[in-house]
Amino acid sequence: MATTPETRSVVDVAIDPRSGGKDAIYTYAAPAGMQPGDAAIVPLGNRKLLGYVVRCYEADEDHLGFRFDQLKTVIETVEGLQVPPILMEAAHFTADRYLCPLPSALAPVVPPGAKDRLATVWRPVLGADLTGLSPVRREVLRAIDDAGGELMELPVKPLPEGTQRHLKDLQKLGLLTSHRVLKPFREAKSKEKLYRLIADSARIEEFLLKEGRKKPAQALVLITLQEAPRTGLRSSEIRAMAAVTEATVKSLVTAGLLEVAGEDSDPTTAPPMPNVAQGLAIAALEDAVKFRQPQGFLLFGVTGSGKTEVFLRAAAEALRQGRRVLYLVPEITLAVQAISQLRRRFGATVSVLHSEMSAGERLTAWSDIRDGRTAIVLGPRSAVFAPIDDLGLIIVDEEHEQTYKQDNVPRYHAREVAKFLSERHQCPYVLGSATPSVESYYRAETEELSLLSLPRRAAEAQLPTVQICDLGEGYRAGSAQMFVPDLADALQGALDRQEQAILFLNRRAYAPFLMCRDCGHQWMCPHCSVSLSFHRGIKRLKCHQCGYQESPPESCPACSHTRIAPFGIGTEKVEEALREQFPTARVARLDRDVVQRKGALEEILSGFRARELDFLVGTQMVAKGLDFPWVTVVGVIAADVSLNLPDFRASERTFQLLSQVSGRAGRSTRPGNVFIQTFNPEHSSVVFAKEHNYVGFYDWIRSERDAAQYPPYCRLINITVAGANRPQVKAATADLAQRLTAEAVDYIGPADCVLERLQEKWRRHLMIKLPTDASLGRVKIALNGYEPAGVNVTVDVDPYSLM
DNA sequence: AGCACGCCGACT
DNA sequence: GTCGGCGTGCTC
Repeated sequence: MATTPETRSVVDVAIDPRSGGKDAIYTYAAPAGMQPGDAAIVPLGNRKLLGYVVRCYEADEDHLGFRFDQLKTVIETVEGLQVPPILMEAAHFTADRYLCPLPSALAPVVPPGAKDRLATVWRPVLGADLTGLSPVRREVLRAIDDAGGELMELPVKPLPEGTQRHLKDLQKLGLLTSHRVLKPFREAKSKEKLYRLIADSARIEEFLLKEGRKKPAQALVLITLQEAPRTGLRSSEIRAMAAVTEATVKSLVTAGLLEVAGEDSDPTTAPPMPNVAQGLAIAALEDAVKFRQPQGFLLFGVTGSGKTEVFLRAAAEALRQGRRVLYLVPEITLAVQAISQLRRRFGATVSVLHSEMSAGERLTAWSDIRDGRTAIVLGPRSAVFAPIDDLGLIIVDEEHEQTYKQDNVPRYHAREVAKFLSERHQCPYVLGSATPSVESYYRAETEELSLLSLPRRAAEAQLPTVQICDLGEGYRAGSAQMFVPDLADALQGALDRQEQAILFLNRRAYAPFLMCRDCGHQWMCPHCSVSLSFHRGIKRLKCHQCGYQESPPESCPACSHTRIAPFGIGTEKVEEALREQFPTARVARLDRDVVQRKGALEEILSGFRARELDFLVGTQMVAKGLDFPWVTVVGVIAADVSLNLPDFRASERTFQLLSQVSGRAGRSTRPGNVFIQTFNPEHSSVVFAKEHNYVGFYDWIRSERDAAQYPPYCRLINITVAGANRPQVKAATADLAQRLTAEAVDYIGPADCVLERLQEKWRRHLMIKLPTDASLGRVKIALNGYEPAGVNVTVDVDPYSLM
């Protein structure tokens, strides 16, 4: 007679990977009625930790793999702390899709900072025998009684160690009990004040011209808010958008330049009438929202073509259906206009998630969203995991931006999570861009996405004239200069007309390396396999990978000669060239080095905006952000810097960058002129950017990717091994190669990484190429449980950085 | 976080 | 041959 083995109901609990270890999922006996997503306090070793239930099931000892008497029980669930079901599914999706442990995938999904709000409450046991107790311990008990019978200890504010010792001892003696509670978060501050710029624009201009020079941070807030006219914004939102501190906002309120605004949306500004193309796009999106179609759209339109208005109309439709909207942006500082328009049209139901929020604010916002107190959530990549339970529309603005891909575990792409959510919520998602990612345009071409096109800019400004300048000519003639004659003339012209120019170079420092002219010795970083950049202003050699610094040498360590010279160009050298060639010009530089100095960013941006500066030279930082209406000339010093990166996306990035930088010229009525200096004047990235021809560029790059079998024609998984011991690293990649071969997975490599050494670690990698429709199953099996000692293995699915 | 376990050097 | 140093891994 066969006996059925005894089963018990158990739950799998994923513990915070930081406190529990990497694959920290443990099984516990569960009280009845637990659900996936429930927060639970569980015993682990001698600790009590917060975790989340990921699975509830019945199991016998065989299934568990250990005996029931080893099974511990969930201590308690935390009231009011649950992750909604769809988000739990999103975590499973992320773990599967990006090959990472479930606890790691859970991290962006769970309520932020709940761990730090879990308090320990100590209560004396009533009627306990206190005989023989030391005076100190009696005193502790008495103090708890005096404090109202309980003592609460927050992890952010731990009690002194001595007190803790006594509390634990008293608990061991059975005189105290302790349990964990979620310290109730403060009432949602629905009454939080909203501020807006005063209506008196003359007074603002006056401030910008006079006091603004000495108060650059305040000036920057004003300039930023000029893009959000008459919109009521929370103080923390203003801080996030302008990257300033609370003191700055307060001063502006005191100075009477910011005023308190009402809670409600502003009905005085009627939404603009859509043009024909916008109308078609709006109608398509409204239908998809109305009929709950989990359809993806690509809204393709240049800057100023009115994409935001289309998003807003579609969002309004979702709200009319009683559903909610998720609006993703690459960066809050670049979303000032979107935030402003959302607030003006939809009022306080718009919740902006941003980096300036405190831990408490984050948790409050999280529960506000989960409990349905907000209708629209706008935020960066991580906002894709906001606990919205009935989505009607997902917007991914500037979908080509790399910031949507997280560069640490879980290495998800917000666009792909958005697509997953669209299916689970039965709602459309729309990707917006002027220069769509190759992947997205390909999906539109293959009709996985519906293409919605907005033609060229609405009314006002026209596209800038772009001129390609062959740097090879100057070199061949032996007269190489920083600025080709045409660009130099244009710069002089701008100066003469009191207009402004932006010079762009994607490389900071004075020169990327230093070399001995006699023996060719180069100065390298002792920790990384890169040359040290020469920073002339501060007279240092710096490693741009790890931050290592040293003093520039007097003589060559190899040949002891002293003919040491900087080679190549960086922003510092461009700045120097500008000052030399245009002695009357007021020049500033904007890059990570400059911005390190507190207040420098504010000073430069507000100074440039106030036209106290003529030329601004910088890295990516000058390519985006604030609008500078007096900029009529843009010079790209060398398009080749990004073109020559050893990465299959280099062409795509260069095209996007050139398109974006070009857009900085001639924003208003003055025509813009863009000069792209390059050694590759025939390169498609450059030529199509000049013509503002995205589709032409796409056709070209699509065929390139097809020929070389890169995405979107395959899927990539980059596996990197890093470790201090080079043979170990080599052995690990060899092991991985063997494991992949055993599972019949194709790969390229193993090979040393481009950054073969980084911060003392040797790095090697393997690149898996999969057919687009292949599952990751075999890869998963090959990698399963492979954790070689002494090295780090990183798995990056759909990688964006291959260095 | 704490505890067991284990692998090398100094000692009864 | 044993004691104990702490370095590594496990905790359902």
